[in-house]
Amino acid sequence: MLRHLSPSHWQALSASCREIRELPARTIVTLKGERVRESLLLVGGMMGRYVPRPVGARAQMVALQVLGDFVDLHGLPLGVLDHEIRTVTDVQLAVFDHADLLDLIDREPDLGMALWSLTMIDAAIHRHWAFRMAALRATVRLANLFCELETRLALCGAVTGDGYDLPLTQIDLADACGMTAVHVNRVLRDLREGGCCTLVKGRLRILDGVRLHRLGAFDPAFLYLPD
Amino acid sequence: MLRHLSPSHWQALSASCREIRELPARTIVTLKGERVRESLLLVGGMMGRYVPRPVGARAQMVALQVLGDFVDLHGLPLGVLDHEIRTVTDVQLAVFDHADLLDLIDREPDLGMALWSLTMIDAAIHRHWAFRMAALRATVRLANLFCELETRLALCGAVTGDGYDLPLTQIDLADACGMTAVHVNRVLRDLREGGCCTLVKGRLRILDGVRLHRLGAFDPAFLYLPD
DNA sequence: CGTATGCTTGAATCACGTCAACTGATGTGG
DNA sequence: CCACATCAGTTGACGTGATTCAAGCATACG
Repeated sequence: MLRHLSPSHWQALSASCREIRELPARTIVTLKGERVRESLLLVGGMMGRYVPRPVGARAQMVALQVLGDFVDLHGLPLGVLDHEIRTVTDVQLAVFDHADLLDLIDREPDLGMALWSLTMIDAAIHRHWAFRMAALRATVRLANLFCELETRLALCGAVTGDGYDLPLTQIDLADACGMTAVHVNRVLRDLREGGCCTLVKGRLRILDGVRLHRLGAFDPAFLYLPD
Repeated sequence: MLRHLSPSHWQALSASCREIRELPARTIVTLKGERVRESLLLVGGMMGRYVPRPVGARAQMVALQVLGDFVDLHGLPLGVLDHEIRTVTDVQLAVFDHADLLDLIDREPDLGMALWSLTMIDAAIHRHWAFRMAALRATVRLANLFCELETRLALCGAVTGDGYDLPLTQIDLADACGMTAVHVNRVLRDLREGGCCTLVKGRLRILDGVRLHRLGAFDPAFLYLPD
């Protein structure tokens, strides 16, 4: 979502980046209830926010973070997180100390408002996830997720040629959509045989974008696209 | 969520309230895509945020606002809303002009952070709704919603005696939980016959709070309760 | 090699939606 | 006052979308 920051804000921000950190896939970055003192900007790979569940059950994914997302900026005003943050793939993260960010906001209130806006777009995406889970059936739900990711990834130029890289397993997709991996598999087959899209070796190929958007009942208004 | 503001912040804020507005039930307050120039603090009644759906289908409720909620504070940094806001019951609203709020934040950056925090708690509630829709089955889902509302309403003293006022129809509950009104009816019967709670004439009576919380798999961490 | 992981498919089961009918409460106009 | 419409709630019968359980395959890896 970096496109939502002005160049000058972006410059001020990047100057206070403390380090670039690399983490492998399937790593827990922040635990539920943990005190957070830094915020992470995702510059490579994918991460997820998860609500833990009773032992034996997999956690429920409630957000998927992609290139350009400020992953746990929510922890800046709150100081504590109510959910887990994990890497899904290998990731590269730009690390910002909360103390530095607060300094920056103090000196440039405009930047503070811009960062607040970023978190409000996150909130809009959360609402969309609630909508998707509640109102859409499996096939529409998955198609809708693919449309959302296409739009968000296009913002940072990560949609190329016939689709985009989506290095998620069918289990990840099931976690993201509140369904079983078996059913994800069947829905993917339907989408493939229906000529909408294919997901092979971590790449989503969009065969018919118009049909995919129509099938997924997708309206990108909630992403507050610039321009 | 007024309990999350300090007394001094609360005092500064209430001084800039422009008016108290009353609206009848089932009124659309803000349309999707509409420019917003004021924010509304709910001081009586209930409202909802809705994602519109194709003609013929009812809109999907994605948030329920109760006494003490700053209903569309999200519109302050963004300027536009991506969803509809409607009253569910008759409501009383304290109205704040965005211009006044921005002034206030300018003079008291701390208050700005406090307001940001309020919206971040909203975001946490959104995540919880996504979790509830995706991970919980009908009975657990409804029980969980009742627990959430109990906790939120208790924050402003609206839980009295054996329960709280919940002036929602079964259709409203269906919209809030992503299920049909018929199924809500059956689940309510199960909860009643199971000795958990009853919903009669707009009042939720909690017969066995412990059982309700256990059945609803409820963990209030996401509400960032004070103290 | 053997083992783990992800993908794929079939058959049985279950949760929930759909359709339909009926009730009781409330309201409205003749 | 009654006839009628409307709306929320209730219940039964039936259909279907999704889960569960199970088995089989392919690929990667130590």
